[in-house]
Amino acid sequence: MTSVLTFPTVLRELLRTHQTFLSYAARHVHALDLTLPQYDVIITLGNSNGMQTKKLGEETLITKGTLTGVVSRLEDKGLVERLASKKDGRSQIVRLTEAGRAVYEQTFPEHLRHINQLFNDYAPEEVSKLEADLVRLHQAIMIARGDGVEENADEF
Amino acid sequence: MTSVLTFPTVLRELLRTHQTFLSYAARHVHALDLTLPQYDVIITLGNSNGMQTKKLGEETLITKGTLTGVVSRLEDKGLVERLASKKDGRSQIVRLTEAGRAVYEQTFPEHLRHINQLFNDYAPEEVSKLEADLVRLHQAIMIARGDGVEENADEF
DNA sequence: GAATAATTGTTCTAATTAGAACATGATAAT
DNA sequence: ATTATCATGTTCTAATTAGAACAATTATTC
Repeated sequence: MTSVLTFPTVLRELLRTHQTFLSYAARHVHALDLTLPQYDVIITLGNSNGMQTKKLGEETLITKGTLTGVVSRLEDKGLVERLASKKDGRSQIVRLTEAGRAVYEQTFPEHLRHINQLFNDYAPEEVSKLEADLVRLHQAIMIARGDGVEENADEF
Repeated sequence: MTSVLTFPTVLRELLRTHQTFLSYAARHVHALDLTLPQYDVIITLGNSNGMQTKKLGEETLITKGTLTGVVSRLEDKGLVERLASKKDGRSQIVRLTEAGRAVYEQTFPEHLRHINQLFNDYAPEEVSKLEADLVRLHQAIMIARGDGVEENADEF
C-alpha cells in the first residue's frame, strides 16, 4: 500500500463496502427503470397501506428535501399517489397505486433473493454480529456528534 | 419495529452508519468551506507530490466523471493544479498548490483527531476485526457481482 | 385566547453521483 | 505500418443529496 493513513482504514472500508453494495443493488433495480431510492420507497410502502412522508423518510433514510422529488417522480410514473392527511393538515400520506403494488409484488421476492445471496457463506450469527458491530459504530458516531444519550439536561 | 424485512437489516444498518459518518465528517470540513469530496482529494494529495487523475479516483473512491468536477472546483479555489503528464499524453497530474498544501498541513491533524475520536472506546483488535468483517462483505458483494476471483477464465 | 414555538412538507441552490458518449492518445494484432 | 482495440479524462444528462429558507398548520405557553 502506498497511501498513508487518511481516514482510518476501517472507515474507508465502510465507504467502499457501502458503495459496492449500492452498485450491486442498483443493477437489479435499473432493469425496472427505477432508481434505487425510488425502489426503496416502493418496497417500504409495499408492506403498508400508505404512510406519512415523514415516516417514509425515516424508514428509507432519505431526507425530506430529497424525498419530495423522489415521490414526485414516482407519482409521474403512476406508481404512488399522495393524499392529504385527515388528522393533520400539514401532513401528506403516500401510498402505492394499483400499478405500484403490481411492481412491488412482481419484483420484490426476486429482489430479496438477489440481496440475500450476498450472505450465502455467512452463518446467521455472523450476520447478527456484523449488524451489532455496525450499530455500535453508529452509536459511537452519534455520541461524538453530541446527539448522545440525551440524559437529563439539567440546565438549572 | 413495524417494518417487515426489506433490505436485510444488516444492510440497512450499513447505509445508516455510512450516512451518519459522512454527516459527522462533513461537519468539521464545512468549516473550511470545502465539501467532503473536495477535502478527501486534498488529504489524498497531501501525502504525495501529485498523482494521476486515475489514481486519485481509485484512492478517493470518486468515479472519473465526478472527479473532473471536484478537481475543477478545487482548481478554481486555487488549492490544486493540473499538469500534463510527460509520460502519457492522455494523463493529467493533479497536485496541491502552495495554498492547498497550507490547508492540508494546518487542518489535517485536527481532522484526524476528530475522526479518531470515534474509536475512543474501541480496543485496537476490535477495530481490526470490524475492518476485516467489512472486507469480507465487500468481497462477497464483488463475487456475487461476478467480479469474483477471476481465476483462469478457461472458456470451454 | 393570543403570541410564540415547533412540525410538516415544498422549493431552491450548489454539489455530487453514475452512466453514457465522446475525443484523444497509447497499445496490440496482424 | 495500419488497423483495431484499449485507456485516460472531459462533457453531458437525469437524479440524488444536504442544507437553508419558506408557507402552512399544529402545539405550547403565558
